[in-house]
Amino acid sequence: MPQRERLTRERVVRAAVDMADRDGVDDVSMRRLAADLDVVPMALYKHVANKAELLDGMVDQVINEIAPPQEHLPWKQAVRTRILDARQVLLRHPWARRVMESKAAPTPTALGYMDSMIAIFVAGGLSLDLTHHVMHALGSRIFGFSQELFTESAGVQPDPAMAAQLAQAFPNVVAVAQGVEHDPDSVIGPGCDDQFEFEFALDLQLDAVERLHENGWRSSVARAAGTAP
Amino acid sequence: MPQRERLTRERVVRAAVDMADRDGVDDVSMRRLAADLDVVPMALYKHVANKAELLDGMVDQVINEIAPPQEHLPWKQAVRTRILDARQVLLRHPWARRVMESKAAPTPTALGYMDSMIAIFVAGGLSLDLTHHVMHALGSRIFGFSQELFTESAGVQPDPAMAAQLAQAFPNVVAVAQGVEHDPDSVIGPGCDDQFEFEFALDLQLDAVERLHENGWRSSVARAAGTAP
DNA sequence: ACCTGAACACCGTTCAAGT
DNA sequence: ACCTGAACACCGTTCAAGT
Repeated sequence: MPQRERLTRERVVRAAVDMADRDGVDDVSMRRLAADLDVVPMALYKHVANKAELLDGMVDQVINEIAPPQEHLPWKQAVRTRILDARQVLLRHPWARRVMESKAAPTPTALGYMDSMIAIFVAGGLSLDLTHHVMHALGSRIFGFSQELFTESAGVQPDPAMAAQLAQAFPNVVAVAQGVEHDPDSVIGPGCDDQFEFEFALDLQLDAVERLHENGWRSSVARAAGTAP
Repeated sequence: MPQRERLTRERVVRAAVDMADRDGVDDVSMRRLAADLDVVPMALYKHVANKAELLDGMVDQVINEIAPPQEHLPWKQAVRTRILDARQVLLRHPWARRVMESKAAPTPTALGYMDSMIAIFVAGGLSLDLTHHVMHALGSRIFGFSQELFTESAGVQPDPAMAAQLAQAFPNVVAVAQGVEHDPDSVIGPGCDDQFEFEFALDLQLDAVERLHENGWRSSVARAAGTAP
């Protein structure tokens, strides 16, 4: 019989990413993954120490799909472009958000990504102080995650009776949801434009940061310490 | 022997919340919860349909701990105060973030909270259009979640050899992390001030929204449709 | 060095039965 | 109406053994 291809950490992680893309991350178990690779469950443990390390590897693979920053762009445009790139990558691996958000510590790969992001701000002339707070404020958005909860209930049209009940219980939610559909070419609801909402939120933050930078913003801590600008 | 107190949905959910607060949400299983309540696992299924419904109930209980909005405040202050309130509640139940973020649809309780939040913006005179986009932009922040990844590696001091290696591999991360510690009274690192970072990010967004509102901002969709202001 | 088999201590949930 | 017992189809992981 033909000898099976040797297992490697790379092959294990890649198979896990594919499986998560296909079936969702909740269905990725060491046992199912082993079956997928035509191997007994315990064989995987020679290549990843445990399931947590497997998940780390999966996230790292996703982060490595994000293109490196573009050179010679003004900082705001460089950050914007890169985050929108990251968003496209994350849309291909929707499970990655939840996995990253459940991790306590960043992997070296994630740290490297953050490092390259910080580099853009610093190269653009932002102070270390401002850059620090901006990185916190952007948070997981630098990886291209929207910060939204719930995968948008829009799109599913409730029946009329249900709709009336909703409108009575949550008048403001319904009013705001209907407000968007006033686009003349759209029937009642293609739902929200996720790309627009993402860019709106991102630009809101980046424009605000630019304004702080231009005004020479410094945190009160830095001001109290009398650090040089 | 004394008859045990009758099980109710309320009692089941409350015990689950307490257990999650104590041991973390990953350790809340139907079986452990049953043992905690001195009952056989299957007894729980008379009060919650399944584990997903239990988690819904737990999140609802947390949301209900958030105080209702304060009346007679300008919209920005009302929103700010309420979100900071929500943050305090969420700090008591740190597991709630991950549970909410893994849910596809909001419970009626979550919808009610969102509805009351939208009401503040609308009462403050913001257009439905702007309010809609702002709700998306704030995202899970309205529930008091910070959007940060990783529970802040600061606080743990790496040994000198490790520190040197870190500084070489991630110079920008290290520079920015050290930038904050220039507070004269602080030794090398009490870590970041989470409350400050949260308020910084929140104010960055709320101030930006206020500016859009004052400038009569309207989305291009609304402009194209020629909707009345 | 790499893979296997059997086992341990868990899960959520169904079903038929008890009181 | 409410709780129980036994069972099913799963988990991640350890350990000792095979090649």
